[in-house]
Amino acid sequence: MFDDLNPQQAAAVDHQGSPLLIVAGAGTGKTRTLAARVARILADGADPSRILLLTFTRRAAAEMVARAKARAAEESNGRRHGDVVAGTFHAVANRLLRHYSAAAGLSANFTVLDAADSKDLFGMVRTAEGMGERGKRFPRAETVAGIYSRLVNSQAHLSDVLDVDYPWCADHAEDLKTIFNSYTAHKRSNSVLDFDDLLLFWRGITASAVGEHLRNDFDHILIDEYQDTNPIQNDIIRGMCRPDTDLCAVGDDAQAIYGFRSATVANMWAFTEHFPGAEVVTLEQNYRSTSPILAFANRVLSDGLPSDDRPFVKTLWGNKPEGTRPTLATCWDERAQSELVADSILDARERGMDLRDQAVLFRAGHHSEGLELELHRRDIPYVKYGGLKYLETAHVKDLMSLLRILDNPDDALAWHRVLKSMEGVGPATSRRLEAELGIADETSDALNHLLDGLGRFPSPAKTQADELRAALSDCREIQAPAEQIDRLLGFCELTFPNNYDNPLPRLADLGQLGATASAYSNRSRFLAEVTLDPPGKTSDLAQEPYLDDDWLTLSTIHSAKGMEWRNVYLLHAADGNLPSDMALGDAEGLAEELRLTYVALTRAKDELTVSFPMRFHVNRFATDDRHVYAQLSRFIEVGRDLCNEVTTGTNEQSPLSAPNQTINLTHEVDNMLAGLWD
DNA sequence: AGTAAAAGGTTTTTT
DNA sequence: ACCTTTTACT
Repeated sequence: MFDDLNPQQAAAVDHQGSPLLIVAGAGTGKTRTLAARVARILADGADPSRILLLTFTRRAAAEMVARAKARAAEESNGRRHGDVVAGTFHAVANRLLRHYSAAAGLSANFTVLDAADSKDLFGMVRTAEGMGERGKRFPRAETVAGIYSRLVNSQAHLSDVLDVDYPWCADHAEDLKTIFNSYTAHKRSNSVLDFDDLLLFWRGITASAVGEHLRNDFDHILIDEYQDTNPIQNDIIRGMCRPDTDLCAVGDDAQAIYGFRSATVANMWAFTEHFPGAEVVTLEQNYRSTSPILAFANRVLSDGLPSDDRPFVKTLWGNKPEGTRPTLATCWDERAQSELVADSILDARERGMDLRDQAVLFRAGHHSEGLELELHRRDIPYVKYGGLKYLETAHVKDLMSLLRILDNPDDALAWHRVLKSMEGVGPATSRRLEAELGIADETSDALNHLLDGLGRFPSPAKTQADELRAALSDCREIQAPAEQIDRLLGFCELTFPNNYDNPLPRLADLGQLGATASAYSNRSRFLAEVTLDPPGKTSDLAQEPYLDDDWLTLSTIHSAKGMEWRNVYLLHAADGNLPSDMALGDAEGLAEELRLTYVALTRAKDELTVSFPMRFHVNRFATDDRHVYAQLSRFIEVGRDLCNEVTTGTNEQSPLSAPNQTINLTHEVDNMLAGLWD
């Protein structure tokens, strides 16, 4: 059944009797090994529902379960397989908490806030608390949410977080405390949990009187990407294990890239202390990349992170000796870079490499903007991962809020958004209406109150209020979420014209949400799952006729983790972007940028192109033509001799290059103008 | 009083 | 390009 595994992989699959840590370098068949291990456990007769598989993305979970099932099916004479409990920490927390809600003191129909929702809630609380005196600028809601999440995940005190990570917000410490208190109170009275709460409550259960009950739910626990777990997740794992629980963690300390979320490789390094008697297996044979690519990636890593700093040293060796050296492209400016990459992509396609075999990676979401323009110009279809999420677009949130009201009438944030979308209703009127409807009052049902005619709406909003009542009322008679969405669109049609310049494409775009919803018969599940596993790409409000065709992948490096392509491009490999100049402050920040670079390089199987523009805009929002001159990333520089170099684009290429003489026409023009009225 | 429109700033990465 | 603050208007 496992003939195709190498000896180390086979050892990792077969090991039993004590906890196991698999140290798996990039491309060493980690997914295959983990899936084979699950299959082996199933083949040994385990009940699938007693296996817990924690992964970093839901996609990874689905892929592993599918592989494990396929493998196990070969031997499992008709035994049932299918209900392995698999997903991200957050998705699993959501499921467990619905089950254990009573013990946790939560309402069973709690709503999950995604990052954008929680940002909005911070914004709402902030205005409610009347922060920001005249003249003083208060940190943006997003920043407040960032401080909060950092605080929770690192379990550090506010003053330390401000000192270390947000020094420019230190003046507002007192106001932040007020906001955090109020934020927490709102979440509790509204029966909503944010992402961090999901983990906190899960951990809370493991440490409580019902912890033993929860621990007895699973006999086998497998965790992927262990290097990217944070202290809370680490507590959860330890809290989920009985002495005899079969625990298996997989990770690569050279690929730890979530420090900003308080993840720490310390969890991995301390595995054998946390779980005495644990076995460690190391996978070093790389099946993914050609030797020239591997040599380059190894050089970049070992030069930047000396091996004394890495307890689990691995030198990857490959079995694909043939291959071209990586290309290092020095481009004049961003436009030249976009053209070079688009040219190469098309060229590779001519040579028989489908677009789906190719990917473009970059450090920050906006680094692909120039390339996206070029791709549009050439009609190259692509999907972008890691940018703005479909779910975070304003109009989608409008519709989701309506559904959330139906699902949880205490959800004041959803009410607030819906009410404010109506004409003549701003924050103050919305708050008055919320009070009149008794939202989040222990004893009353706001939805009933609205349908009973409570709530004095300002006169411009009369029609909209009537439609809101009618739509919500109708939805209570409808079961299917997709049909409810259909009915709620009527209300959107009335409000969108006030709120958006271009309402029609937005309305049309909501059809996609309806299509997603039609796969669900239960609204609560739809809402929770869609926030925990949002449809990845930016929909761009445009049609997507290509998607079952062939398309290119654009992705942030973070979102590319665990994936691989035959042909990979890394954009903007210039100092300041990679490493990001915001990470230059401390050694750990810099080390993380290096690992990020390493992750990017090791995604490539056959071909790798690293490019950087020498000249790019000073800042991202620049409206002028001010530029800055960049140098090749210090991380790439050390492997320069392992690359083939090309240079592209020159100053002269620009058809609008400025002449050297300086003249001044302003007087002439102004005098002419003045002549028109003097 | 409170909403709508216009001006002014802006630290990546994600579940 | 988006979010926050300021000002202008009902």
